[in-house]
Formats: sequence, structure tokens, C-alpha cells
Amino acid sequence: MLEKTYNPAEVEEKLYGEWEESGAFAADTQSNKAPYTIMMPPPNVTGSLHIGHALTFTLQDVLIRYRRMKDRDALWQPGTDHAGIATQMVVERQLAEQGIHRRDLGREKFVEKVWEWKAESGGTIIRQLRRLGASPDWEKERFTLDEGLSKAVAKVFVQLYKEGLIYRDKRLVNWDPKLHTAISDLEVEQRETTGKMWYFKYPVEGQDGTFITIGTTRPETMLGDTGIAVHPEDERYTDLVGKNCILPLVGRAIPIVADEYADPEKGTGAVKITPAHDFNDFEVGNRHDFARVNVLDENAAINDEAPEKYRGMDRFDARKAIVADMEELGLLEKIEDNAMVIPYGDRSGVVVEPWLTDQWFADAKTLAKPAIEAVETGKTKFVPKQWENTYFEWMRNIQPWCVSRQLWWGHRIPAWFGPDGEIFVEETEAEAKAAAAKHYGKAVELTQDPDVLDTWFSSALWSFSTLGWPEETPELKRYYPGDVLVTGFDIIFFWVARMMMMGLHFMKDVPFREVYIHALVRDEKGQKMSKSKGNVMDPLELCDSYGTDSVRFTLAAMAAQGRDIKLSESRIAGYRNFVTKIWNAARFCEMNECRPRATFDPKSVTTTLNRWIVAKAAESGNGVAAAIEAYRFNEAAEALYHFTWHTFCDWFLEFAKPVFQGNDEAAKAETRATAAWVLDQILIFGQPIMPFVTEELWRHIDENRGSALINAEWPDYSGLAAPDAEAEMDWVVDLISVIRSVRAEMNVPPSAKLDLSVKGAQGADEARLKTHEALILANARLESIAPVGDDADVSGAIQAVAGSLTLLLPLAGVIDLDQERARLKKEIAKLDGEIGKIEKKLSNQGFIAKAPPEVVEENRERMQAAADAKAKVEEALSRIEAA
RNA sequence: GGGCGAUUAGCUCAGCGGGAGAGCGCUCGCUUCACACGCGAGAGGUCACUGGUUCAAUCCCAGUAUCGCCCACCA
Repeated sequence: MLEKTYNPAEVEEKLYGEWEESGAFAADTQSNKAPYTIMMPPPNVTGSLHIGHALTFTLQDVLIRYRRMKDRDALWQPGTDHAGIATQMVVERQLAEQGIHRRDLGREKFVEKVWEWKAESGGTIIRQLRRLGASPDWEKERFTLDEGLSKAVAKVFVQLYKEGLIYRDKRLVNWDPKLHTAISDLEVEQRETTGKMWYFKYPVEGQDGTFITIGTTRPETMLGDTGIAVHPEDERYTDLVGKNCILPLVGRAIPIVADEYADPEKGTGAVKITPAHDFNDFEVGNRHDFARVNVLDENAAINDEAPEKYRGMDRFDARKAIVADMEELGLLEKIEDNAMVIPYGDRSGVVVEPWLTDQWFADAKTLAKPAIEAVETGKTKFVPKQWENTYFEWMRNIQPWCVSRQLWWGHRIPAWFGPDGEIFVEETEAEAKAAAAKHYGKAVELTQDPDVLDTWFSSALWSFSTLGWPEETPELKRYYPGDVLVTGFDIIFFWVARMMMMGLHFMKDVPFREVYIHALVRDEKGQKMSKSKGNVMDPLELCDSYGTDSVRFTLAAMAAQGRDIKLSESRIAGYRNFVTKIWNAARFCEMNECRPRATFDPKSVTTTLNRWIVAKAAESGNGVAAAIEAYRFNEAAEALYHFTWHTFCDWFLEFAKPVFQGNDEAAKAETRATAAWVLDQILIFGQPIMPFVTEELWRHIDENRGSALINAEWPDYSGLAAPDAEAEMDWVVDLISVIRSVRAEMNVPPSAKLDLSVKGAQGADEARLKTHEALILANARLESIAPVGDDADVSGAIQAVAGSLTLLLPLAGVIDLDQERARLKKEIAKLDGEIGKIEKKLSNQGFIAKAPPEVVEENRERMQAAADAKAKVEEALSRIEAA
């Protein structure tokens, strides 16, 4: 006998262990089913499961579990990402607590430490994924830094280099002065702030007393100024073009040039050019052959290129000093407030500097072309389609991708430098040495590039590197390309776009046919969850409190295709109640000896109630399947919820009660078997979303089943769905006969008062089975079914009974007469309103007569129905008045 | 500056060219032999605003307002 409530904690761990051990999650390259592949976006190895993970992994798990049952050899390929910067920071912080800096250890030792850390703590998120019930093929778990993937990375880098799609260049990059590495544009976060604009007067060479005034938001960079630009058509400055300014504080003569970049509308129309510290100025500098004077070191402090006074100063201290000095010289014209955006490193949180360095770049523009085309031609589709615009927008304006990072943790760039700086890019050191020997005609010492690759470089290969590429493995052949990639919109650029580029380049096919973009999870107030705001919801704590199934169900139910999900705990509690409801439905079935029969054929049921519920179950099962296939997880959840609670429990089980307690043994047996079958269906189509409670019940109901629910087959409901109106009608008629029999049983003549209150119901036990609840439900049901079809007999019978029900309820004392009178009056007013509305519509339609005839007809019918309903209510009211 | 999204019941959200929905909350009544994590009955909404298209608009179009997100090198 089942307990009264379901206890998730007891079963979750047990079931998960059994699933995993039995190999239930494993894909099978030998299977004769078609493959279905989802590549798990590899979470950071440093990570711990947050609610966003819980969402994305739940949705993926729903898809995988569904496909596994339905018709596919499903592979959910798991793994983790080495997360260069994030991981290095974690370990550095840990070392710092012991007073150790990574430089003290040296590169090799430090990397060793990181591996140690990974071995100890890197498994957290993987363990947590298990807790969530995720069912990837764990045997195939990969790590972006493991041997095979590293080999793939090296091969890709070398090939792209040799194709000219990766190159080394000296240009401005976003430099993080705290982490001492370059970062990509995507890793820069622009924050709006109110800053200052300083107006400095630069003296014109040879013209005492003539100044050109420039505005700047970054006074400290003036030490690196190598030119001034004005607009060619700006008459204010025409006579100064070609002359020089003397850069104050430095004394360098810098040319004044005409360049379209200078906007006469902005500032003073004259702009200082600092090619080494500003992306725009870099371009302008190139056009005019300006020198690039770098005045900052790797910490963004002033370096030795600057006048001695400022050397070693932090950039912000230097700013103050320079402003003060300029003021003293009388060269500070004014200061204004200025709204501006400041670039911050998304990991370090400090202001990043455009800084001139040698870095490796990937030619993203060339790689992007096929990736754009693949989406244009529909080879890969985004769901919702909306996101394709975002993708196109970025891809069409894509900038060179800086792939090198000045870190120690990551894939070392496979490039070696000869004594004269010649570069040898090869997959291994041996190959590089061979190439160098050939180049120099003798063996030489080579030094490997100290940099590592951007973490996203290896992630970009994930869709094929995890399957064994460059080896021609059976997995690679079978599971590439993937069916769908499930992810949040925040990494469309970081990851989706880059996988498209790499997949198309190296596999000559898209990495996935669909990209399902889901929302991001925010708190109840719509704010991004963050530790500093204290509004984080820990999914594992929620699983502890409410059970994993409830959390999964909530996430699925809220995964509509919007942008944000605002998660509230009360909703999780609501779905926890739903889990209990299923549990208790099963308990009820158990108590009434509803056991699955192997020979049961849902097509063969005879009673109206059973035929009806079989059809409804099929309809719901198909609804769940269709919703999952369309990535409408909320609809799948809703269909499951509604069918289980409001169809199966509220109606079917209620009406099964009189059967179970009656004397018709044949009907009893059939209804028991039907109830058991329907409950099984609920478990089956509930499994993808709520795997634990469904599996537990599945096993409890029959311990001798051939397989676990997770391996059960999704039933074919064809021939069962689509109950026709007649069947529905029959059922209502049957229902009405039940009600009539109640009256007969209780010896209540049709005209007399039927006491339906529970306490007063003194009739036979059978009569109590369907007391006032059934009547009230029946009443609601009847209303929802009207207007009836064209079978006059059935229609008449129903209307007659419906009328008597309306009357019956108040007479029975179930409803307070005064209240009922008020309700009826209100009802009449409402119907009047509706009649008026339809009348107006009809008159419009009649006048212009453009509406399709069936629509007009429909409206006439509705009008008639409303009028009939009104008459009925009026009649009921008059009877009440009379009583 | 460019782009996108949102605005529907007290709250969190679905829906969508022809009858306003769910969960939670609220009110009333129920220790009914599955379930109080329950059962039944209710209250509550000019579907942001203004125009337009249409026989018909919460839904399509245009504009306005408010909120939010993404992208962007603005001195």
C-alpha cells in the first residue's frame, strides 16, 4: 500500500543509481533506430548548478527522455569546459589564501595545481546534474582539455593557420590590466556612467598665443597623442591643417590633419589622436601614418615612454596629476559632465584598456559566410525564429576574433618561434622542429608561444570533437550533425555562432539542424539572479524542499518562448501538489484493485465512461508528444497537468467510484483495467518531465514489468484519439441516467425535493456515490456541452435534464436561494449583453455581407443559444420566485 | 545611436482574428471511505493608450507611453 504522500528524497537517489547502472542512458551505435543527438553545452568545470542550468538541462533531458521512449537512439553528449579564465582565477584565489602567487610556482607547477583542483572539485556540477535527474550518456563524458579534444584543437588551429584563416597581428586588443590578458569583444561589458569631459588647449607650433582646443574623456592618454584631427570641411580649422601642435607636458610636435573621423558637431570639432590607446584613433593613425606611442604597461600604469614625472603612476592617478598640471599651465579650458560608456572586463570587473599587443586572430568574417548562408537557407533553424535576426546581425558585422589569451590554463597555442622570430605552426613540437630544420637548413632551438587559446575556441569544436574527430569514429559518423542545440540567448555569439563556423568548415555540414533558444531565469521581480543581490534560488535546495520532479515540472511549465522566466516558489509548491495528486490517484487505483492487464486492449472497452477516458488519454498523450516536438514545453506540462488532474481525477475517478462499489462485475472489471491503463499512460507521458515519481509508481504498480519506465515505449495512440461528439454526448446521457437512478434509488419523485446535502443524504450507499458533487459537476458539464447537435432526442433529453438540474440544486438546499436568485439575475444581464453584442455583429454582417456564410450561421446559432440559455435561466428564476 | 522584447485577474504568467485562461493568492462551504500538498462553489480583467485594416481586433498594422534586454569605437 502506498503511503499518503510521496517522499522524493527516498526514491530519487535509488532510482538514479539504478538507471545509470543499467545503462539506460547510453546511446547505441548498433541500434537500428535513427539517431537523435543533443550536444550538452558543457558547463564550466568550476561551476555549480544554478537555476539557469537547471532550466536548460531539464529541457534537454525532457527532449532526450521523450525521444528515447518514442523512436530514437538518443545520444545526449555530456562534458565540461575547462573555462580558462574562470578556473585559473579560482585556483589563483585559493593559492592566494596560502600566500602563494602563481608566478612563484611557475607555469608547469601551477597548471599541475589546477589539474589537482579539477580532480578534487571539478566534478561538482556533474554530480549536481545527476541530482537533477539528467540522463546523458555519462560513459561518453568529455572535458575540453582532455587528450582527444586537445588534439582536435591543435589540428584545427594548424589547418586554419595554413589556410590563412588564423594569423598573428599587432593591433589593439581589449586588455584586462588585472588578469593581464587580452579578452575578446564579447567579454567586454559596456557600463553607462557619467564621466567628465576635459577641454585642453594645445599650443600651435610657431604661433604664440594660438591654441587648438580638444575635448577628451581620458586625459592620461594625451601622453601618447601623436596627432590632431579636424574635419576637412570644418572652416574653423582650415588654416591650421598641416601645422603642428606642441603636446603639452610632453613637448612632442604632433601634426594637425584633416580626417573625416573628426565630427564638427562634437566637442570642439578637433580631436586628439592616440593610436596606441583608442580603437578609432588606431584607424585614423594608420591613415595618416602617425606613430603609435604606448604609454601604459600591463597594469595600465604609466610606462617609460611618458615624461619621468608620471612614470609608474596608476592610470587614474595620472589622470588627476595631468589635469592638475594642465590647469596650472593655464591649458585647461573647462570641464563638463559627460554621459559615456566605459568598458569593463566581465570576469575581472576592472576597466579594460585598448592596448597594443601581438595576438592571434581568427578571420571570423570568412568563416562566418557559410554560417550565415546555412541559416538563410534553413539548414539550421532557430526556434523561435526571431533569434535568427540577432544571429545575422552579429555575424554580418563580425570582427576578427582574438583567440589568444595570456593565461596558463588552456590549450597552448601550437606555434613555435625560431631564433629570428620566424613562426612555425604545427600540431606537435617535433613537427615544428622538423619544419624549422627544413627552413634554416639545420636544427635550431625553438620557443613555444606562451599563450593559450580562448576557451570558446575549443567549445566551438564541441559538436564534433566530442565524437572523436579527427578520427573517423562510428560515433562521429552516426551522431553528427546533432538534431537540436538547446541554449539561452546569452551565448548565441559566444558559442552557437562559432560552432556553426567551425562545424561547417571542418565537417562540411551544420553542427545541428535546430537551435532552440530558451529564456533566462530571473527572480520574481524580473531581476537577474546574482549572489550580490541575494536573490539566488538554489535549484538543489528547491529539489530538497519540493522534490526534483516538482522543480523540473515548474521549469518546463514556465519555459514558454519569451525572453525571461520569473520564477516564484509558490508555483513550485503548486506543482509539488500535482506530484502528490498523481501519487494519490495511483493510491486510489491501488485501493480499488486497478491492476494493469497484459491483454487489455483500450480499443475494446465498452462502457461510455471507459471509452471516453481512453479517447481523452490518447488525445492528451498525443498532445504532450506534439508539444515536446515543437519545443512547447509549457504546453506539454499543461496538457499533462490538465488531463491528470481535471480529467482523470476530477471526472473519471469520481465516476468510477459508483462502478467500483456497484454490483455490475463486468463493468467493474473493465473499469478497473481501464483505470490502470490510463494511469500507466499518465506515467508514460509524464516520464520525460517528472522521471522519478513516474518511475517509482510504475515499479510499484507491477514489480514484474519487463523494463523500467525509462525504457518503456511511447504508445501508439492511433485509433484511440479524437472522440467524436456523439461519444461525448453518450457519456453525458449516461451520466444523466446515473443521476436519475440516484433519484430513483432514493425514491424521490421527479417533482419532489431531492435532498443532496451530504449529511442529509440518507439513501442507499449507491445513491451516496454521486451526490451533490456529481450533480454540480454534471451541471457544469452540461453547460459546457450545449448547444447540442441535431439529434433531437438526445438534445431534448439533455435540455430537459439540464433544466431540471438548474432547478434541482436550489431546491436541494445545496445552494442558498437568495444567492441563487442574485446569481441568476446577473446571469440574465450577462446574457443580455452577449445577445446585444451578437446582434450588432449580425447586423454588420448582414449589412455588408462579407463574412463567410458559415461564420454568419455560427453567429446566428450562438445568438439562438444565448437566447435559449436566457429563457432557461429566466424560467429557473421564475420557479425560484414561485418557491 | 541601432536592434529586439514586454505591457492580459491582487501576484507570476499562458493564449491569440470570431465565445477572456492557468497556477498561486482571496471569499464562502466541506474532518465525503485517494489526496487539506485536498473537495465543491465563487469574487476579480474597457487584454497599456491612440488611430488604422476587417463583417469582426486582446490578437494584424502604425504611432504613443512605460519597463526591460542586446549590440555599438563616439572624442
